[in-house]
Amino acid sequence: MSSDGPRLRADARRNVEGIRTAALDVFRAHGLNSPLDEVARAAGVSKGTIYHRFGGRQGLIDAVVEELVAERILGIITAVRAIEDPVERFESYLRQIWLLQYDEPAANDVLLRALPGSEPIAALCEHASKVAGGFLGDAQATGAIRDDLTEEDVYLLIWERGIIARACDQQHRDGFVRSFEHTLRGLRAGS
Amino acid sequence: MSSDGPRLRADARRNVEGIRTAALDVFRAHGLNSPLDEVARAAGVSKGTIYHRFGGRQGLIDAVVEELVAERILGIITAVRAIEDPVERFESYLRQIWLLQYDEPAANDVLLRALPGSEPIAALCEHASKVAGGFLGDAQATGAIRDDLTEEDVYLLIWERGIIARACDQQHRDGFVRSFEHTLRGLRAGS
DNA sequence: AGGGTTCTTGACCATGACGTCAAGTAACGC
DNA sequence: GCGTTACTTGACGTCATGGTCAAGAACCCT
Repeated sequence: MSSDGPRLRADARRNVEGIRTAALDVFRAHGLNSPLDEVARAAGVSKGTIYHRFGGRQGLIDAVVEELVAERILGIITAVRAIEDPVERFESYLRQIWLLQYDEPAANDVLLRALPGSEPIAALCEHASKVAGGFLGDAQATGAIRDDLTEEDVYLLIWERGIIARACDQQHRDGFVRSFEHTLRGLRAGS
Repeated sequence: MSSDGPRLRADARRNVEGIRTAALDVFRAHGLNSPLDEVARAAGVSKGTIYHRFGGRQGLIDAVVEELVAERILGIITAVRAIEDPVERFESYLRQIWLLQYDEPAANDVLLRALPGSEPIAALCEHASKVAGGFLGDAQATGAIRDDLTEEDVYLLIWERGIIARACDQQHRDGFVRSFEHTLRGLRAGS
């Protein structure tokens, strides 16, 4: 997990770790678009060092995204898989993803695909979409979920919620939930 | 409609008109947060003149908001009032407002209450909310719309759609519609 | 310990926005 | 026409961001 070629000098290694940690904190709190100066300050280094070590925001994100987000998303998938009823499984998946988007701005940024050109992120999104598609199919097979719903619709719903979550700015959590429950009801067959 | 005290010099009057016109164009195209330089350029005037004549963005907005937005919103209210079926009236109101938000960034900004401290705008929003509340009540009385829905919920739905519309950036109109139809279905009773 | 190399720093440039004001320009009244 | 006054200009100051780089500091090896 930590073999990047030549071996760094002691201070450099220390800084890389410090920056990673700071980035985790800052990104978790304010999303992946936080000013890099803030990360630098939190790490007790200068901005230049981040550019030097990680090549800019994209590199920094790549370096922390796994720890920051992947496990949360994969955790949801795993947890939801255990639900037997396909409809409940599908709805639960959406609920959990939506809440994650609300609670973790960084996860939200990832799901919104707001980060062009990062391979691990793209892969993660791809996977999540496939999984969602599976859940959707199973749920539709029971007849309880509208069958004109597509995988793309599901992604759209997630995207929209993400945009909303981003604008909410840590308030109104119950309004957020209340409102996505309306949408969820609208996905059921026979309205 | 045009008696603001002392009477302006000819060039000033010309400029005020030009700026108003330019502001209508620019605001219509890019919303009420467009850079004032852009308005100035469109009016063939320098930025300073806008500040001089209108006192800044807020004043400029106040000067055009009526023509820009009020009539659209009031038009929708009037049109929708003519619908007899209360449920259809309520749903139609939401649809039209949502489309307006999508199509006119400026109207959206107004409905999002993104402009603090402008009296005419506040009044307009107030009025729209009251009207929406009325439509909601009538629709609920028929039993076809969930009765746990509040006027505040309706405002929330409008707010959320506005946020989404703002992020859409002139694409995906059908996705936008498709998705709000889901929400609309979720507002109906008995799901 | 000291020389050579790796790292870090923070001042610097750029962009794009808001808002101000002294100085220049144009209209008006006589 | 011409002086007076109203009006406009655009350069300037400010702030917040992204990003770079020469010069100085820290480290590591011998």
